[in-house]
Amino acid sequence: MIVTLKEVAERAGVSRSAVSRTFTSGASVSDKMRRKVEKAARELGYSPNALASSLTTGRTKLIGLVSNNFHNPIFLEVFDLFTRGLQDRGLRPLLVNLSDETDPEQSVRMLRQYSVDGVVVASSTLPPGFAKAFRDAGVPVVHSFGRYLSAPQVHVVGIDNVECGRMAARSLVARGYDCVAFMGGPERATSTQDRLSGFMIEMSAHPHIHSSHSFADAYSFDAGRREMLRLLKDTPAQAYFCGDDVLSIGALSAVTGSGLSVPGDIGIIGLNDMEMARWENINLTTIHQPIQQIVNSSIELMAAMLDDPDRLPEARIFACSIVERGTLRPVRAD
Amino acid sequence: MIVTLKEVAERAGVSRSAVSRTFTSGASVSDKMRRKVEKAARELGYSPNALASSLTTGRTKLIGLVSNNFHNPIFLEVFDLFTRGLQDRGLRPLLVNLSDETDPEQSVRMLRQYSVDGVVVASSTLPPGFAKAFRDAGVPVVHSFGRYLSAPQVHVVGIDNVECGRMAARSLVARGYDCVAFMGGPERATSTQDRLSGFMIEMSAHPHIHSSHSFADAYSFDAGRREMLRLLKDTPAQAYFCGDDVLSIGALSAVTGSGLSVPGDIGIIGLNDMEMARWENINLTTIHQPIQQIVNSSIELMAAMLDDPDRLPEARIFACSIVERGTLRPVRAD
DNA sequence: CACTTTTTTGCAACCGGTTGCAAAATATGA
DNA sequence: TCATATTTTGCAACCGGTTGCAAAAAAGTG
Repeated sequence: MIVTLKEVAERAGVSRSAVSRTFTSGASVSDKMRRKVEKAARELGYSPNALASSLTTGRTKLIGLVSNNFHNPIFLEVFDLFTRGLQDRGLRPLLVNLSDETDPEQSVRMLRQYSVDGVVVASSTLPPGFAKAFRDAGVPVVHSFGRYLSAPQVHVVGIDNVECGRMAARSLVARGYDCVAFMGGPERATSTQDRLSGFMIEMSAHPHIHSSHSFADAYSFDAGRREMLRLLKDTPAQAYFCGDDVLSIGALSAVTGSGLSVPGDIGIIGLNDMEMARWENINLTTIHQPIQQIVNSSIELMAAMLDDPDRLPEARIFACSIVERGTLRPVRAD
Repeated sequence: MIVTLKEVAERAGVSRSAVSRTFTSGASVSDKMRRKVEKAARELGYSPNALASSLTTGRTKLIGLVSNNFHNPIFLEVFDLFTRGLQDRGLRPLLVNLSDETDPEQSVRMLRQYSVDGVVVASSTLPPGFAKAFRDAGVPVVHSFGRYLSAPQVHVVGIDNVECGRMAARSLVARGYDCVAFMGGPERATSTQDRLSGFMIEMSAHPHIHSSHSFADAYSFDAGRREMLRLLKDTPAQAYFCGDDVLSIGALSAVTGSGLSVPGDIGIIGLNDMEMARWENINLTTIHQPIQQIVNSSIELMAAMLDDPDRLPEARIFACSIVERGTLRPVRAD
């Protein structure tokens, strides 16, 4: 069933090298030769074996796409953008789901076995050390949606989560809430930690405003809903900065389901600006994260690293902005 | 940087075959030899090159995972299940996004170049001919969420969309609506066609009930919302069977956004039972599609085909059931 | 036309592994 | 202990390609 280069060579009555060359751009082949080979190849239905050639060229065009965020709808968009972007450059995403994997070493080994040319870690919850394991193994790596460090050890593309936390806090302050809280995602996620820290820094400048925080155990609707239901049993804050949109929507459901109104009784601001946030029946005020730019920039960076593997680690941070919708009360006039 | 089998052999002072054998399960190696080789391998940090070995073994353990549904959140769940299930069997998903690809031949060629052992087409919108192109190329293929045919030409795993259409129609009839409609997904999608046809068949047994249909141009929130807004401008039906949950939610948003109530003024029933459907602020009555079973069965079938490529095409169809929530009025007592 | 320069082609070695086969080593039995 | 059966090991060819090098062919020059 499978047609090899040798068979094409025999049919065309030329050497194997000649066939190889007609399928390698930039090789020296005469027009006559090319036509002969292409004819034979067409007749036989030949197409070159990318993996065999990778043996000698040292490039597979395979890119590991590693993530553990398979429950946050925003990542469907992320995967869409990554796969299309990589495909457009002739690269092939080998998807790795780390949802329940404990040992990073294992996925490093696996991706090395498949000789991936590079790895994109697309996750806001994996620790920075994870991406480093690839770098240490000599595999070009970009951590998308990763933690911003001023002296990055691997390439990072994302947002400044600390600044987002501050932004959210400032916006709650500006609206005159005097009891606010941060409802984070999983406590161990760097994105949660950074958003909290920014939130606290900003709030510490307003000691008269009461602020607190708690964590949901995943970036998911259910986790957000559960955590908000728990908070509602006690004395809830007037407004919450939720760790991300899907958490916000879960929280929203808990609040309205408990007979309270948003933003009347409780205000909510999210982060991400996922497609759903603008649905009429959700209409979430949130901080917009420029996903498309982050993904495109990651891909561009990856491509650059394939050309120059020794490129120094770089952090590319994109600005976020607040999208005003209907889940926070208006800014006070005073 | 990369360590080869030869280097391990030299360090251990044995032949290359010996090294190869220690890393091949079921090969004949003495314990002494194994220990020697493993020691050398560990010291050198060797791990075998899966692609090089695929050259002689003829198996890459690579599985093409082809889809064009990157805007329907239910597919995030599908990808999660597929990637985990494949990984658990030592298979590696090579993700192919067909969203804007016109030519099926091209992806067939690409996947053959990468010597995938098999292809899973995970899509409810691609035509059956697409999967067939892989079979014709001699690549084992399973079409998940594909069209059910009584004499299938490729392996199909999914639901009976015609029956789902009937089920939806019956449930609307039972609730005493006397003007109903089907709001489908993209007209060319086989799932849309089949759901519509089931719906019509059932309604034709109730000529006194007025029924009609129209199509949204994608399985997406926006498309559903747009289409419902269009329908509302004229004289809308009393209840709609929407092509899928995400369309339903879009429609829901259009209805409530227009000041009408659900299910008071307009009833809606969806299909899929995606996670979101049970969110309190959506609470969608819908037909449950057993995604997990479909995915697991697809993987199982793929594994079986890898063992026996000549296995005859088979259709595995799973039953669906209605999940009653809050977007249809109660069944009439009479 | 003969001679030099440039392009095209084929040879053969190599990429990193696997595997059939026969020789070497070890185990078994009398 | 020796002859035989069994297991382990290495050799060498192969998987499907690529590529440096030198020979062959084509093109350019006087």
